[in-house]
Amino acid sequence: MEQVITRFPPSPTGALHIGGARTALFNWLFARSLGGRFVLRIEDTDVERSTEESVKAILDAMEWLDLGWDEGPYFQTHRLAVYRQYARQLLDSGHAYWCECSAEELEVRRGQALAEGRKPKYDGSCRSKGLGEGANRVLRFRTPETGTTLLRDIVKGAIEFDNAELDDLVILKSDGIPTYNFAVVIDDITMGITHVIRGDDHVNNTPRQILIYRALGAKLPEFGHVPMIHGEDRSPLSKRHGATSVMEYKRMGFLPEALLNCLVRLGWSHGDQEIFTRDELIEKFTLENVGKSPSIFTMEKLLWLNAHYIKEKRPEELVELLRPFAALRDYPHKSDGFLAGAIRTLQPRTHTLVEMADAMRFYMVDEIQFEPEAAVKFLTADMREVFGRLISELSALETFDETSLEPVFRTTAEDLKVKLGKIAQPVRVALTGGTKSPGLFEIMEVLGRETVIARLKKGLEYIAGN
RNA sequence: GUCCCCAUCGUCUAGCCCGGUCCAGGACAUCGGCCUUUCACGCCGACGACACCGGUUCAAAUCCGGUUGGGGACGCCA
Repeated sequence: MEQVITRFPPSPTGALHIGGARTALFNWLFARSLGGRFVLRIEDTDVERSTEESVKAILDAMEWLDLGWDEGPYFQTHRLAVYRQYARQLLDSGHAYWCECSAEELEVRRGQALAEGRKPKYDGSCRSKGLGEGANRVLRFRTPETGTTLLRDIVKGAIEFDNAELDDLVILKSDGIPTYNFAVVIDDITMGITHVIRGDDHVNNTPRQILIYRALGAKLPEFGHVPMIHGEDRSPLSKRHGATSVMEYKRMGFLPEALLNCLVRLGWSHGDQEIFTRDELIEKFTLENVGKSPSIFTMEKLLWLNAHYIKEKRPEELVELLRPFAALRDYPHKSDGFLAGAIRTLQPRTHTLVEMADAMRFYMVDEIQFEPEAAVKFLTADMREVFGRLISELSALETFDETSLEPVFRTTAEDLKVKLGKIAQPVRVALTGGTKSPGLFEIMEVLGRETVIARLKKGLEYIAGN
C-alpha cells in the first residue's frame, strides 16, 4: 500500500490558533497512525499579510505542542517557478486563459450581482478573447460550464456540485503569484499528498480543486473535511472569544498534553474515553470517528484536563515547567529539591501552572503576610499556650517529617483538651498566612523546622500585639 | 440572494451506517452527600438532551420528506 502523506498548511498571517492546531493534530495523528509522513507547508502567497513573525510564532507553537513534521517547512513563495510551469501546462492544454478584467471592475460587478440577488460569479467575459500574457492580466481556469463534480469526503460523505455554480477562478494573479486554490493543488500533487484533512470551510473550494487535478491529469487525494470549532456564541472562533492562540494557553499555564487532549476530543471520539496518551491517540485515531457537526470550544474541560495532567506529572518535571512562571513573581531562589517538595503538595489542588505559581507563594517568600480576616479570627489569645507548647515540642523532635509531626499535634490537642481542628487552622494561618492550604504536616515537612518555628513565633508576636 | 454542510443533556460526546437490547450511556460544569485539620483530590448521588412536523414500520434518536435553526462558501484572502 502506498505511504500516507498528510500536510498542515498554515498561512503566516497570525499566530497558530485553536482551530489550526486541531487541524494540524488530526493530520499529524493520521499520518503517525498509519506510519506515514507529515509535511509542514507555509502558504505565504498573500504577500501583503504574511510575516516572518507569524512564521516563527506558528513554528514555536507546533514545537510546543510537539507536533513534529517530517518534511518542510516549505514556503510557497519559494516555489513560484513550479506553479508557473503547471500554469503553462493548463494554458497550453486550453484549460486556462488570460483575463484583462481589472480588480476594480470585478468588484463593481460583484457588488451589483449581490445587490440584485444573483450569485456573484465571474461572467467569463475574457473566456474567448484569446488574450496573451500581459501587464495587469491574470490567468483564469476554464471551468466546465455543465456537468457535476463529485467529492467523496471521508467525513462528510458524497457531495455533488453543479459545475455551473462554479466560476472561472483566477489561478495566477497579475503579479504572477498563484492563488490559494491553484497553489494548494500543485503543492499537494508535487508533494505527493495522499490525504487532505482540513476545515470544512474548504468544502466549497474542493470541487474547483478537483477540476484542476483533472485538467492536469493528476490523481486525486482523499479528502476529509472536519467541522469547524466555534466560540460560545456559535460563530467561528475568533479574537473576540478571548484566547484563541495556542501560545496564549501556554502563557496561561496549560500543559501541551492537556490542550492536545482537549482539542482531539473536539469532533473526534473513541467511545467513552476522555483521557488519551499520545501513543493511545496514535493507535486509536481514525477519520471515521470524526463527527460532522461543529463544536464549541470552552475552557471548562481544558481546565479539568490540565488539572489531571498536572496531577500526573512528576514534581521534578513541574519544577522545570514552573520556572518561567515563578520568575515572573518576586520569589527568592530555592533549591530544586525544595521546589519539588512544595509542588508535590500543590499538585492535587491546582488547575494551571499560573495557579500553582501563585499558590506556592507562602513556600517561597521569607516574610508571609497574614490575611487580615484570617489572622483576626484564628490568631487569638487562647492560642498562646498552644503555640508555645508546639514550639517546644517541635524543637525537641528528632525527625521533622509528616509522620513524626502528626502525633505531636494529636497529643498536644489531647493534653490541652481541644480538638485537633481547633489548633490546625491557627497554625495554618501562622504558616501560610491564609486558611486554605495543603495538609498541615506536609507543609511543615517542606518548610522545615526552622521556618516553621520562626513562623509560629511570628504568630505569637501577632497575638501579643493585639 | 445562490450553492454547500450540520442538528442527542448548558458544553464535549456515545448510540445513528446495519430500526427493537435506549422511558438514550459517558465526561466537564452545576448542586447534594461521604472522606477530612482547611482548601482541594477522591468516591457516591442528583439535575439534565434525541430541534419541530409528517411519512415508512408491529417498532424510529436511528430510515425518508419537509420545516425551523445554526454554520460555511460565493476575492487578483487563505
